Amino acid sequence: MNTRFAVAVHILTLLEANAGKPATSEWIAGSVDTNPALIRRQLVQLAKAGLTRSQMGPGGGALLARPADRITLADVYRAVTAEDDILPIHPSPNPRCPIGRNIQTLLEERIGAAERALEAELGRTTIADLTETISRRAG
Amino acid sequence: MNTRFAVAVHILTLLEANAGKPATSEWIAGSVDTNPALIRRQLVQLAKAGLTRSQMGPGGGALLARPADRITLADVYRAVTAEDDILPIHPSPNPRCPIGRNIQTLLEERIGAAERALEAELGRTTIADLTETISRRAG
DNA sequence: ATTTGTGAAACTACCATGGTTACATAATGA
DNA sequence: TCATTATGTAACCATGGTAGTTTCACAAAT
Repeated sequence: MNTRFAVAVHILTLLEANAGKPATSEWIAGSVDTNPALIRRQLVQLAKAGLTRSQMGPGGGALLARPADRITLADVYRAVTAEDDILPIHPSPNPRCPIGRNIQTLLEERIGAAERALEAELGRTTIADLTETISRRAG
Repeated sequence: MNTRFAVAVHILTLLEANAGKPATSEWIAGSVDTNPALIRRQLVQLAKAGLTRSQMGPGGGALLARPADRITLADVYRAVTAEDDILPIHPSPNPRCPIGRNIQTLLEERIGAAERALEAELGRTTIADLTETISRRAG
């Protein structure tokens, strides 16, 4: 999770700011300053997570799948983060050592709790919050 | 932050279990099942963070720099995580777009808060907690 | 039917990481 | 003083993930 999260949030914020009009990957790529195909790949991921939907053909593009005040940063985080992306994979500790044998599951418990705390905090902010703050600061 | 965090915690837990006797990188590598040089690289990082110290020469090795009940997983996390390792770097958004211009700093605020929540949760567990739990489960 | 735009595959380039070897340096003890 | 032990560190390779790019098939609208 590095640039993909930032780009995903950027995309969703753009869609919200676009007020229901389908946004093409090329237009989005213009604001993010990257490649349309890259944006489409991200959009597919976001669509699978139920955050966006896309329409093909002329006048088509991407739309938010639900109101922006019901999409939190935690939703985006989960959409973008591959399973065990944060859960550290320990390279097979020695099973003959009692610590090596037990440390991994124990760590997973604690990291799981920490990640839940992370997501809870991210869940406090919605895409609507972001657009509102930006328009207020820019205004 | 992937395997390095897990390995670092593993190392510190070993040092605590070793009860004040210096542990060589070779011995540690045996339990972690990896290379001594790799362990030494990690130990240097942990020493810079003030969590361990090392003694050269015969009978030397690594020791905890302070009691295990005063080393939290948050300390390890900070020692292992390079600056801006989690902070997503957005690939230069288009400054002509009001959203592209503002999204980055706004996101950094929110992610900063989320990371503080993560560290707060990690801060609730100490290395001493881990060794205690392991010995209880293994016992 | 033409145009517009997504979906998806194939490919390259790049960087971080793990892993490994080798060697200089420091500390200990005989 | 000298051999031994162990860290510190540099150099190097292999691998995997990611961004970036090109290309094309397919779907929808006029």
